[in-house]
Amino acid sequence: MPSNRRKLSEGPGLWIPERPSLGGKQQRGLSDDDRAALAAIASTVSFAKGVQIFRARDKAGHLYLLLQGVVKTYATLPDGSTRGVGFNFPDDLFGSAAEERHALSAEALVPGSLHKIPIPALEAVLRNNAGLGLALIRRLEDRLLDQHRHLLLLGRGDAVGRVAMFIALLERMERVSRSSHAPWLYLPMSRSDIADFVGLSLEAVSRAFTALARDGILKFRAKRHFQVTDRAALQALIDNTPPDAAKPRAKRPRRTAPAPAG
Amino acid sequence: MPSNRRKLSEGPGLWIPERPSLGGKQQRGLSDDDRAALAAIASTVSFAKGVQIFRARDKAGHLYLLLQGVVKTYATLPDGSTRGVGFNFPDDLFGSAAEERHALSAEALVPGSLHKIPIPALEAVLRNNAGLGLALIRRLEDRLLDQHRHLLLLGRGDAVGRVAMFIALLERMERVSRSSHAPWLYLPMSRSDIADFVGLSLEAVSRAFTALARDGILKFRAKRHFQVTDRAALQALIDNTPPDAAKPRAKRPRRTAPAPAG
DNA sequence: CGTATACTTGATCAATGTCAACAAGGGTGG
DNA sequence: CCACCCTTGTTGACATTGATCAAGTATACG
Repeated sequence: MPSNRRKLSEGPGLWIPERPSLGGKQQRGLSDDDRAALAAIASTVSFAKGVQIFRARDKAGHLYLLLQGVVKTYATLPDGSTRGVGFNFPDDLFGSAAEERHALSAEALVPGSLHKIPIPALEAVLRNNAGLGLALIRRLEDRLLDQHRHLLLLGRGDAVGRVAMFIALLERMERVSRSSHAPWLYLPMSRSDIADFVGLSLEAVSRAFTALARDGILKFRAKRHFQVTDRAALQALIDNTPPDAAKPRAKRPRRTAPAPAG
Repeated sequence: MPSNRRKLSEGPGLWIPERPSLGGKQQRGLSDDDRAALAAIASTVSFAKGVQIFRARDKAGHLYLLLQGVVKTYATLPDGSTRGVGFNFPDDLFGSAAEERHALSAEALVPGSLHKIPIPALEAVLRNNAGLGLALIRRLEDRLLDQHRHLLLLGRGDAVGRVAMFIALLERMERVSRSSHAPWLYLPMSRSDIADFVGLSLEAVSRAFTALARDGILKFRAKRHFQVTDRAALQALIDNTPPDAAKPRAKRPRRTAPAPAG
């Protein structure tokens, strides 16, 4: 029984609660002190595009703090295919702090650099720096929230809905990494990477982008450069809200086959 | 450019690396000391079946350590539908330690009890107990791994594959919670709960169970009581391995499923 | 024992995966 | 600087699968 509950109004469509910047502390990322503490025991590494930072099953032993660039983490399935698990932007922390071996592989999508933090040294620091421990716990919870969003994204059955959510997710990530609200967004990953992440075929992703552009929600300047031109419509897709009377410009994302010869 | 397509044989089909019990420490869960430290500042609460432990958007403030019973956590979408995010078994820790408000809701599937740990007290303890902090970090990473598995599960396009993975996941959870290898498994959640979790309609879940039983992979004693009768076949489904000239039924996987829409 | 709930089974339809070309872009080398 | 080529991305057609609507059956609980 689909009890059509009324929309829980609260801001522009919820999703996972945006982090309310607890207590006015640092919005995101580590404090300067914490960052310094980590840098003190870390080595800095630069990497080129396409480089593997680490591979699943390699013994772990390090935590990684991304300084520049974009790194994707992914799992390799028994049949050889891969599933994108996360995209990391500057200031993101990835790798296992506690596990024996890496559960995922990490690959650079664009050139960049990172801090490589040895776990033993980290543990030593943690014993005398409870604050850093709390900071790490917070970062882990942040990542957990990211995964929740990813989970919800994958829960969507329709391709455009997934891609719409992905766009929102990407915007959030880019925005927090470099706190700019530039209109143009860049996709550092290929359609295939996106497909892996959102659980669709790359063709479906391509079609979804095309549809979003056709409906005036996105505008592409190049294959990987675009901007959101109708944020309300995008949010409606994310919220899975049918174009109610509330919407002035009604774009019907589905149900109308574009060039469907079917 | 990865030239995949070749099965990376290694053990009985991988998935996410099973935690290799690092250094011989406690296999899972907190040490007795850590548990005691938490119990000292916690209040104990019993709950009936169906009770809401907390709801999304409620202000957080507590961490929960499950003592008995099973608790599911889920997110409520703007349209009112829900998505299962996790099932918690005894010894699992849930709730937010750092967030201002709960991102999820939690509901008891069967009667049980839990420790309710106030965050402020927890932080106070953490400042003098770095070991506990490390333990919590490990638990968080455990949860992160659970989410990876869930992510991979949702990546599967075919219903039986998803359900097969769910079974494996459930077995793992039950097994670690009460370290028994009893042949019969109990499903503490409804088909609807499962559907929510695996991202399928409850009918699809029902059909998948029927199919698994028909193929002799599962055997049901009751709607919610069953045992795995052909573990190899189950693993083959999970690994997405084509039936090696033995199975009459052909299983062709897809990528993703269609969905609600409206 | 009876009713509400949970679960199963059936039929139809829309959506995506897959296979297959094709177009566009970026980079390399002459 | 231009031609060429390989990779990336787009578009098309069809088959398969699960969502949906709709009954029907078993189970739990009072």
